[in-house]
Amino acid sequence: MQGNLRQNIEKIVQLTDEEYEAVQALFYAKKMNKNQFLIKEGESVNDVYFIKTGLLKLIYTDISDKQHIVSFAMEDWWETDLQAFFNTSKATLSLQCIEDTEVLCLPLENYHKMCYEMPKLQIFLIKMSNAGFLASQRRIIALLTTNVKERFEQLIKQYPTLFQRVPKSQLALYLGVSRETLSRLYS
Amino acid sequence: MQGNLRQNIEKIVQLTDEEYEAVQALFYAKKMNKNQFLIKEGESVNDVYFIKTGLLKLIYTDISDKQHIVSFAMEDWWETDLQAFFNTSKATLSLQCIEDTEVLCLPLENYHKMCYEMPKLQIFLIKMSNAGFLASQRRIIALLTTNVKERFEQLIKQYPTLFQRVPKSQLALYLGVSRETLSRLYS
DNA sequence: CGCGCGATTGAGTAATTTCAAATCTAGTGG
DNA sequence: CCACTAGATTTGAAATTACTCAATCGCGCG
Repeated sequence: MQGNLRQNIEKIVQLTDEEYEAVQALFYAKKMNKNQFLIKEGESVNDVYFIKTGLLKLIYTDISDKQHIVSFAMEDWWETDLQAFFNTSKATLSLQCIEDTEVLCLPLENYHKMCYEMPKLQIFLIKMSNAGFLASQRRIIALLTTNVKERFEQLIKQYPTLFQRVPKSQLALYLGVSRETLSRLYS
Repeated sequence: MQGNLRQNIEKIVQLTDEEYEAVQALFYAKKMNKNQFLIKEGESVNDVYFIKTGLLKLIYTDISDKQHIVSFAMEDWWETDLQAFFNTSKATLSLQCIEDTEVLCLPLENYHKMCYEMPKLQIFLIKMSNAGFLASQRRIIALLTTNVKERFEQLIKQYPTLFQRVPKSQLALYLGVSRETLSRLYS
């Protein structure tokens, strides 16, 4: 499986070849190895990333230095530290590769070009934001309403490959429980 | 304090009087009393709501009939069941007035008009979605990383009036704890 | 083989829930 | 002014759940 930018956009808006060329020109490619950081807390965030291959985690590190996983990001996903990206401020989150990863990077100036000069892409950006908003809202509801066991089953059902690709201790960081508790739950 | 649509939009994009007239024409007004529902679970969701005055809660009711508060919505806020609104499907959430409330309603067709025919408003919609997305992400991080006491203090600091306007038991439903636990915490 | 990483298990402790009862508060009607 | 009520809040105590810390297990790899 592999993320395809054109297909990803054309789920929302159809593009002519010329239009797609213009869009594609706004991105540059980057290859990262396992464990490398695409975004580091405290540094600036220049791009929003479209993931072609690989797997990443978006991490928040709390005051007592504990890590928490805000989200996983896999093929065909968009990810960045939105807050820092839009405000050109320093990252409060980190984005680290769990596997070797290839991404397409969209710098802020080019995001603005899409946003201000390419009408079709505006529609796409609105829908993309709404999709992200919705996903976050579902996650909040899940955190408020279901216990860890259900959240775990839900996660595995939604992204079966995660179970293979990510150590369980990391899944625990996403679910908001200790790895020991998670381990005791699925038996 | 009162929500003003024009000011709210002009935080993001400046409008001429004519432009604002065109925008305003897309909304219709509605007045609701305390405890009435703007959105009911299972019914269709026709509008996104801009709140002029009043206070509402966006509720999710779980299988065991327990209520959870996804968000509060107050003056100058936008709120709806996004999922149901965009997909013209039945609501999974309810939106209920905590106080008497006046809203401006934007039906889906008019949302689409803004989205497809009014370039300036597109920018606004993108930013609005991103803001919602960001707020949700911060909430997720808060749920993952901080204990109830901190979340409570954070909430009161961010929205001091909530403490006056909403029963504590409802704040507990937002924070994801029982009202008894919340009660024991702030002494 | 032995190392290192991840996963599991055990035991004690801390936090939260639940259910029940008591208390407080604002509004109502006599 | 007082009694009464409904709703909200607080308190108590037992039961549950999850956490921490430490020890052990399992497995792939050089």
